[in-house]
Amino acid sequence: MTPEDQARLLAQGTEEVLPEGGLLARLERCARDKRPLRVKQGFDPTAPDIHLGHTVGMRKLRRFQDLGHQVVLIVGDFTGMVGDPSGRSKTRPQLTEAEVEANARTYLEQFYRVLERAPRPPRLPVEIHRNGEWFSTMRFMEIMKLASEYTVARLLERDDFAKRFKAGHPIGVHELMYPLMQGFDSVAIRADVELGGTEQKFNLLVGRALQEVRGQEPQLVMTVPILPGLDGVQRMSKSLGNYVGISESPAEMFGKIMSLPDALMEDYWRLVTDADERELREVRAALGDAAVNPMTVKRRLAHRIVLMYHGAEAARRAEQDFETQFSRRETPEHLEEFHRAAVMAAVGNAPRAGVVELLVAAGFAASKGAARRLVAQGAVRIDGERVTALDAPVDLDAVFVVRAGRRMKRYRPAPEAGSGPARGAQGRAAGS
RNA sequence: GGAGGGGUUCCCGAGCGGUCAAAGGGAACAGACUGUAAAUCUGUCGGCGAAGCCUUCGGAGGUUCGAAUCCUCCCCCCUCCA
Repeated sequence: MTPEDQARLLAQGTEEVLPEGGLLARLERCARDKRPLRVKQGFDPTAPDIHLGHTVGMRKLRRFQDLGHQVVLIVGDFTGMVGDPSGRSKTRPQLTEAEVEANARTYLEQFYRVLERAPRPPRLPVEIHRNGEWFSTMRFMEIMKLASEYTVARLLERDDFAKRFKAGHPIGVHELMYPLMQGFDSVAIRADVELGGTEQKFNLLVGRALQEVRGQEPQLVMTVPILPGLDGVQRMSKSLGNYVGISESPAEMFGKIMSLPDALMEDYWRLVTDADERELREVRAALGDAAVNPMTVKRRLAHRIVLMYHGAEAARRAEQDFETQFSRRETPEHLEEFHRAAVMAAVGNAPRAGVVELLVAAGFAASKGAARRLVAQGAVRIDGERVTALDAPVDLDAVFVVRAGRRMKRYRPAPEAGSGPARGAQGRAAGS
């Protein structure tokens, strides 16, 4: 592929590429020198689950990888202990070494759901560094040297620092160091390009400055848009609970996407699916067409995303089950299950297991009080029959479906022989 | 080092001796509407329970018939001065 084509492809869906025109020039030079670009992105191992928001940048990296460039991931184990203050109005808590370590492991596991772990030429395997490699042994004099290569005035240009400074909110000196550290990562790995969300722009630019001071050619800065979360208001983030994790089950993914505000569909199509220009135009046309129910476009979107992470069969099934459960309000074939053991655990000092205990065991209610309220509000159905009495008898030897509002699970006295544990429920937690 | 202001239920935020499980808003959940969209309206929103009981207002003690509210000590946060 010619440098021109590459540049066009790579610039697609980016917010900004700096300096302008730099990408093409750099690609041309690489082609001439027969050397791949070194494309860096750092990840702060704060929360261990990768969600669709992260994939915006990751998918861009993947594109670089597909074009034969060298992807370099920096696991910010060291900077993670400092905590990136970007976009934060407060000082953020520092992580312990053990937390960072555990999170980093989980992160890497998930990187390869988007990037190729063992690619065939001309694609290159991902190069992974932890920035502790260079920071953990750095001597004080070197830190001073680094600190002398940038100025406070320039650091205070950064929006969030400026705001905090003006408002009289504290800014830790270590926070001021953060951009320098991230920039130094670029020096350390001799990055040609650094990729990040738009909120990273400042940090990425610092990298350029530091590289220049150290006699390296400054990296290109490429920012990708920030994915709004399911609430449609804030950025997608695990701690805000408005996210779709890429390790989530097909059913969960599908459902979450379906609850996305309409206004965000286009963003999602553009940023987290592999739809090409032609398809995006189609989607836009459909969304602008009053005769098309936006819901159908959303179903396609949900299908597409599940497809990307779980494959065609799972996507088909997720859509079908969604249709059954939510559109036709019937019971789908595949349902998460719970068993007698869970119910018994919920019984506590109750005289016997009833609806209330059932709801708690199914995870539909956090407490028996909450379960009672659900019943009182008419939200509960067993095998489609509305339950109104708190003391309604429950036959724990039977198999039935419990519904609380839009949530639904199947009760079975014991797990069926031969069937594995519930999908998506196990083992992803970090640090165990 | 000195002076001052704070820490309330998931979040913000009122309360400042009993009527406080604690106003109000947000989030969340449920119901109506619907496309698990948006908007709107309604209800619920510490735990266990029949009444009632138990735990909660940074922590530990104390005063009081009674404390989120008063006192003592401690911890943490913020602002200003140096």
